[in-house]
Amino acid sequence: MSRLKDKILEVSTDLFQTRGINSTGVDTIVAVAGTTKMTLYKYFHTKEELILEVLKKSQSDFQTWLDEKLDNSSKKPADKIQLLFDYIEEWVTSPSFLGMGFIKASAEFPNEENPIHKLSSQQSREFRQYIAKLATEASIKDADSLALQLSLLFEGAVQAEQMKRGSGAIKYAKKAAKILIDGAH
Amino acid sequence: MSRLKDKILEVSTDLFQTRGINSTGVDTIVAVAGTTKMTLYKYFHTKEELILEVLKKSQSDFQTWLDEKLDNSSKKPADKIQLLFDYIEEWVTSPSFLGMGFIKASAEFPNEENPIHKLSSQQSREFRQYIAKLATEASIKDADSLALQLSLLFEGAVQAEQMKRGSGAIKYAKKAAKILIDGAH
DNA sequence: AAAATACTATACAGTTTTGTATAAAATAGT
DNA sequence: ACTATTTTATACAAAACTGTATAGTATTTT
Repeated sequence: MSRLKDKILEVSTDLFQTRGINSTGVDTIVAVAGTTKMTLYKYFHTKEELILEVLKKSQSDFQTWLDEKLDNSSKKPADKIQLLFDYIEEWVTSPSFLGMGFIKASAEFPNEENPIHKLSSQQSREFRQYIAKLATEASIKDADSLALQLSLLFEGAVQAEQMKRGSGAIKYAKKAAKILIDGAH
Repeated sequence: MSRLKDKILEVSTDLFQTRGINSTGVDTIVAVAGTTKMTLYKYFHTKEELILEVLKKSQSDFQTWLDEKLDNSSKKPADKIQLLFDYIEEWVTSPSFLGMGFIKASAEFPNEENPIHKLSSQQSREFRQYIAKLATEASIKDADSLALQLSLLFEGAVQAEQMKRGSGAIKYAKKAAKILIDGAH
């Protein structure tokens, strides 16, 4: 993969999060990335394609990071579901946290037929299934139900943190999650 | 207040929710409202001012509706906090539900210095305080803590419903809310 | 060294954006 | 009926937007 393609993806991710997707023009992206529109359109045929790739990479990076964290902390399935919100807190409170891609994207492209909205919706569903897998492996009886409840806390906390950085909302999500997990065993 | 001003507000609310705020031009708004830009700019000096008024009216309408529902159902404070999510479910599952204004607006205007973002953030905080008031009146000990947890479930469920209509997420939010409320007494 | 590829620089087409100027028409108040 | 206000119709300015055409410069690859 090209160095410039990566740079464009990296810069776009940052600008989309800090200024909004529709409010960020390709001229701004190439200026910050230190390249030209010709190069951008060589790697991404349209702006929509760029947005989709940004979303895919953001989610992939997050999932990889989280998976590795959980694997390195404990191999016992019962521990992982408990540790989940600890690492989400670490992620959300990190200075580099700018928001969750698919949450913002789905708000900017509210039409359910829009490819960007579709991808966002799919990513949200996949993350919920990831939590459900953790819950299932932890031998929780109604794993899908708990996973959905935890995903609501997660998205709510991310939303709160996007609105007001340092809100501390994730601390309350953690407390609520603990109650729900303990009650589900 | 003018008939056309109301019509512009009404049409804008709908278009902002269904197409996005930045993706909706004033030309589209006046065309759907059946008027002209001159009239729009007579009542709203800038598009930003229009957006702010749309947000204020949306939130005010929601709060008024919810408050009346709670007042008509029970006068006992202990009941109200329990009924809260029942009415939120009614609101979210109504065919006319298109989303929560301040959640989408804060995503489209991520900069915390932006007036639209500031108003969204304020509305989110005020709704949380409204829940906290209900919890306090219901004699719940750590009312603020519970209110924040419930607000995360609320915003998470709305977010889920915005992504996929008919997701049923609010049912799970209700279940989780019941557990948290029962545990907080 | 020659050829192929990657990248830049610049200009521009075509559309869309917010906001305004100007003049005519409709409506309401007295 | 006359006046004042509201609303429309239309045109336009100025900027920003996505995407492309063209021509030249670097950089790799063979």
